[in-house]
Amino acid sequence: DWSREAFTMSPQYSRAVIEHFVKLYEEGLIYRGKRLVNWDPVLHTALSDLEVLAEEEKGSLWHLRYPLADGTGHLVVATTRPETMLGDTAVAVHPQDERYKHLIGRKIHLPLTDRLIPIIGDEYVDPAFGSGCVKITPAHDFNDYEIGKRHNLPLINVFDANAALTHDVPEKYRGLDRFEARKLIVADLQARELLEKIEPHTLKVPRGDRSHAVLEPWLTDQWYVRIAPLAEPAIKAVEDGRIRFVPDNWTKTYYQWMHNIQDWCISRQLWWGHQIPAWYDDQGNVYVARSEEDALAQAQGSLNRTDVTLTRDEDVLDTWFSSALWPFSTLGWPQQTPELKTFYPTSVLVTGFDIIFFWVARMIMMGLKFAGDVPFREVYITGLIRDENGDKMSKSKGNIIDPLDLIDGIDLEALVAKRTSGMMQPHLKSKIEKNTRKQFPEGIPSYGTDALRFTFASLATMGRDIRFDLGRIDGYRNFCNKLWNAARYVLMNTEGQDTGFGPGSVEYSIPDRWIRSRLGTTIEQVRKHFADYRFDLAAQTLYEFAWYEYCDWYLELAKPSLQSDTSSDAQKRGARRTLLEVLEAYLRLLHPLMPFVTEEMWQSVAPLANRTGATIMLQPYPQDSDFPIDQAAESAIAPIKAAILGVRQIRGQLDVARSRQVPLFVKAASQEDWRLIEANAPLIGFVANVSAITAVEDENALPPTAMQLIDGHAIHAPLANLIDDPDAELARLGKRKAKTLQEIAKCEAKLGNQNFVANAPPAVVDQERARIADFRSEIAQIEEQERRVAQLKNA
RNA sequence: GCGCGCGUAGCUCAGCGGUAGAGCAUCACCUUGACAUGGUGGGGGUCACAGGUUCGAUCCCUGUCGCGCGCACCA
Repeated sequence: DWSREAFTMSPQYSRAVIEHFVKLYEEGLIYRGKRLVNWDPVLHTALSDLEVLAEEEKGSLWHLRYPLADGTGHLVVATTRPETMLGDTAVAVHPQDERYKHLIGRKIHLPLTDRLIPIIGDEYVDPAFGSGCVKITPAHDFNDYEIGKRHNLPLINVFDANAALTHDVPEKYRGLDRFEARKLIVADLQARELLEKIEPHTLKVPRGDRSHAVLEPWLTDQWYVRIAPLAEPAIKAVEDGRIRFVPDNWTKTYYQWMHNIQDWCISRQLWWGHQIPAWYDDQGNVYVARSEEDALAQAQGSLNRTDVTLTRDEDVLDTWFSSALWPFSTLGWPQQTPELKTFYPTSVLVTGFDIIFFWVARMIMMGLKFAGDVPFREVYITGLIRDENGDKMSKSKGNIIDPLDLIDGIDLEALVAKRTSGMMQPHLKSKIEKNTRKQFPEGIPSYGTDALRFTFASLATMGRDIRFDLGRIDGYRNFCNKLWNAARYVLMNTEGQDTGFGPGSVEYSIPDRWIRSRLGTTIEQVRKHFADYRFDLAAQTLYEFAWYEYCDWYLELAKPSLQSDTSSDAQKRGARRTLLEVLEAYLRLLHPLMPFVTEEMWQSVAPLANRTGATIMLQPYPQDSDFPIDQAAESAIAPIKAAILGVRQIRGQLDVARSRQVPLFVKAASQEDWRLIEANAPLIGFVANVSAITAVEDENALPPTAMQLIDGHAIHAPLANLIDDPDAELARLGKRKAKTLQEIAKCEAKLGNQNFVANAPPAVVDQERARIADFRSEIAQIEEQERRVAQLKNA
């Protein structure tokens, strides 16, 4: 609904954000505090835990000697970050560690400084790791910070906002970048013989998800959301089933995060975003208010004077803070609008798993808090579309495929230019260019929107990422074309004709009734697949009906009625009406997955199918009750298809052109089947290019033929009409015989197993017996045929 | 360490306690009057491996190997 487009920075939305912030603050759920945060020294902002990427990288473990203050020796501490040692305020050992416990309470002389720091005992220390001694830097490490709090250690901040060293370090190191400082400190320690050894070590390095810079735990004032009270009802909502994840396995992921959730740092030192509604007076007191006037009034009241000057907090809010309100603030919240009443909660949220924490969980928490209900009933989690190697698409990897380029196509040079411009890491340019040229030597052809959409639907398996493959979209582009041609054909045969909606009588043939029945089943299945969020199965069902039933069979089977001189007007009307009605309903059924082509075709087809409307988009979705199952027609079509298939297979396997007309001899599986074949002989003759169809009484009386067995029917075509060389037919028969013998062997093995016969359900055993009987009679027929063809050869 | 998922045809993927499937690719034939972006037919798979349950396992269970992801992490 484009009339409801919303923008998170609009004044209306901003008001909602401020209201939200103030309310949480007033309830004590937002607080400001000086704490360690993940600091991005490049972007100069704090980040939430979720924005931190921990990547495994190769580094070193430096073993440093820290001399005891009394000169009786030293302790060895291991660190991955030697430059932080200038901020150490203790060395910790495990309180039960026999090697060190007598040292607890003594002092260490911190190298390169003139400071003495205590040796403390703390359970956090793992005696088995390294030397069992840990340097403690409370201002620059999250674990050390907690230990520092437990032991009342001072916090010495040795880094500034750029992660360069501050004035709180010896003069020599001041102003140095952290990595420069590392080199110098290690060298200085080595010079003093305080470096025991350096070991290679892989460690997880925290990096910012935007800048990719190595983050620094840094002590600053930030705003936080006290999250546990909000998380609890949000967990319950999923436990109760008021919200359901599809597929269900994401529920666990959600719980795991929600149960271990930490307070959310929401302030950012960026210039873009909603500014935090907090003001400070000249003494640093904070006033949170909906407006500056309110804040001023608060300040005046609290300070008991009027000449107060306030300064607004310059920080802005984490973008996800405002996004968390999306489901209700877009509907006018905090006003109780009619929209809010009507549309909240929504039925389903469709999104990627990568923002379950960032967004989904927070919408649930805030929705429950402020809108009084869950924001949505179901969360459908899609897979991620990855590149051909299974890698996540990203600008820096240069492996992004823009959907627009698949729709419109793009030539190689333009694609290379697109992938290598505006790069944050220009040194990757030549590699990206090379890969792109290799993968898309011809660029990308234009596939169109419908093919792309249908492809993604067909790949949308539950809970699985999609590895992008041009081959699939190629096939579905062809499908669009197939449909287009089918529609063209239908129009050709119906425009300007009596399509059976008028007074003239209408007679439906077996193919007409059959395709209607099949459409009914297809509608039922597609509806079910959509209800189950199985877009892949819906797409497959739609594809198979259109191609394998409507186009491959029905359009062919309807040709005699439409084109022959012998069919009645009523039969012609029946065929035309069926062509139209089935296509029209099918277009509506397909429309959600292929919107443009279906609309275009529907505009022409619908009026002929006696249906009016401005657009297919506003038409009802097909009901299976519109096309009831016709079991009689479905049974009747089987022998007809078998006969046609038999001829096709003989032709295909003997490499015989369709243009060579052949007579047919059929030994049907039953009297009733023969009756159907005979009654539809003109139809079969037309579709399979067969001259005449005769029932076989005595197979020995036939001329030498090629034979195909289908569903118990033996379909014979005289060899003289097909080929000169009977060996080809003998080879064919031999192959079929070998296959059948294999199946017989399998059945025999099964039925020979007493346990199978005794324990398997009777229906399964019976089925197996029936199969083996069928196979045996097949063998008999094949061998008979082999004899006859061999005679021809000997003659 | 905890959690989730994946290993099925050359490639991308469905499937499932009882006859192994699709698209693309491949091979042969077919210039049929909707469509060669098409038609018909064919070839191709010890369903990762090993145990277990079962009359029967690609499917269920356990373990192993390989791959991916999320969370938490030892300085």
